[in-house]
Order: sequence, then structure tokens, then C-alpha cells
Amino acid sequence: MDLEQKTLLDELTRGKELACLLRQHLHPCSSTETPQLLLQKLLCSYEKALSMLNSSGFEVESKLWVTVLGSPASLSGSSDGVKKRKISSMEVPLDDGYCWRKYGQKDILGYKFPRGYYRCTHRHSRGCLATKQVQRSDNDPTILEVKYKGRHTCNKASHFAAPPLTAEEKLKQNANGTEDSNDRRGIFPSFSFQFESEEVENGLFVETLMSPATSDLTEIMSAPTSVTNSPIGDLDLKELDRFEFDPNFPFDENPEFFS
DNA sequence: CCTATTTGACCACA
DNA sequence: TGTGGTCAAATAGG
Repeated sequence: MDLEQKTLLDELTRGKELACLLRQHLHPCSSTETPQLLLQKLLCSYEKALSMLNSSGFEVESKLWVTVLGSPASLSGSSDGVKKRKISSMEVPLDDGYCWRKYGQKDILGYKFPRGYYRCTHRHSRGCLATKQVQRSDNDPTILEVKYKGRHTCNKASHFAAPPLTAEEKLKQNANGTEDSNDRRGIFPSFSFQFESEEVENGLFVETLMSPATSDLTEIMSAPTSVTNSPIGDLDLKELDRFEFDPNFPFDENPEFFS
């Protein structure tokens, strides 16, 4: 195992440990750290790990199966053609740590739901050519298949602890046009639940994320708190990579949790 | 008014 | 020629 793999393993392990700490905090006997702080650390760990995946084996093309929130009926589009934007905005609640702008949607032969096309908002300002395609699963409409293409050349790290913009910086952003206007949305990293990964062909990896509705979080949180001493061959990634995401958490109202 | 999304049109490719 | 991917004008929302 090379250094990068070890770091990846460490990050995932740390993520699990933080999740366990968070669980403890939810119990009467609490830990010393606040849930918000623990959550922040947890998310950072996962983000680092996913970022490494993205910059190694996943750089050419990768797929994610992610669970979306909200009822399938409300997500399948509207028939009256009104208020489509609001409905569609629910279709991609997943924030993977990058800023994406939707540039197209297409009905795909053989698929019940249309495929959405997204590209990095920094495409023009920073020449970032990363794109992703989001396809709702026919079998389970609560699952989104996310296919990533290209590598991010924008500096994603800046999204996580970006200092407040100075007046000069704001002017600069305005001068750059509209593409960077939502930069700071990226401070909220990804929310994934559990995933399995497999190499399907020629270095193409597919990740499958399971629905939290089918995940037994109680069982997950009851898993051993530390696996750092486990031999790599015995590690169960399914157990390492699950954590809870509260869809009702008012992130937009609590940006300080991630600043 | 500014920005992001929608969606029909267009293009490349098999 | 059909299909998937992208463009860009129109539109909606803050």
C-alpha cells in the first residue's frame, strides 16, 4: 500500500471515529466537542478521502450512486411546465464539494428519467473542465447515478476555509463575470452515505451509494469505533464509509459551522 | 438587475 | 439517421 492509499484509509477511518464520537454526543453522556465541530471534522475527512479518489483512479471518469432526498414523485419533473426550477433544484441536493452549474438536460433512450449535465462553475474563470452527469435510477428513483468526467483544476480546497472576501476581491469576482458568483456554496462538502467501489473496466471505477432509507444507522453506529489496527485486507469499507446526514439540518442558516 | 436554470436547437459521432 | 452531449436564448427567482 502506498502512502496515498494509507492516507486515504486513515481519512476514512478517522471519519468513522468522528461519527462514533458524534453518536456519543447525542447520548446523555457527552464528549467534549460539540456536534457541529465533530460534524465539520467528519465532513472534512470524507472530503479529503473523496478528493484523493477523484485525483487518482477516478480522475478520468467515475460514477457515483447517490441517494437523493424527497419523494420521487416530486422529483420526476412537472407536467404543467410551471415552477419547474424549484422542483428541479431538489433533484440535486447532493453537494460533492464542488460548485456545479447545470448546462443541459436530456431524455436518454432506455431511461425513465432525464439526464442532467453539469460543469464546474469555474470552467471559464479557472479553466476547470470537470463535468458530471446526473441520472436518476429507474429501479429506485430515490437514487441518483452521478458520473464524473474530467479532473477539477480549480482549487477546491479554497472552498472550505475561505476567508471573508475583501472589497477588492469582490470587485475582482464581479469583473470575472458570473461564473464565480456562487463560489462560496462549495464550503459545504459532500454528503454520501455508504458506498462500495469496484473497477469495472480499464480503470473505470463505479461507486455505489446505498439509500439511507435502507441503511440501518443504529447498526452502523454500533460498529467498533476503531479499525486502525486492522489489517487492510480485513477492512470492511462498507462499515468505514457510512455516516448520517440530516436532511433537515439548516446548513444555509448555519454557515458558521463550516467556516 | 443579476444570476442560475430551463429547454429547444444544434452538432458530432456511430 | 438516431442518439448523446453542448449551446444559448428565454425565463424564473432572489
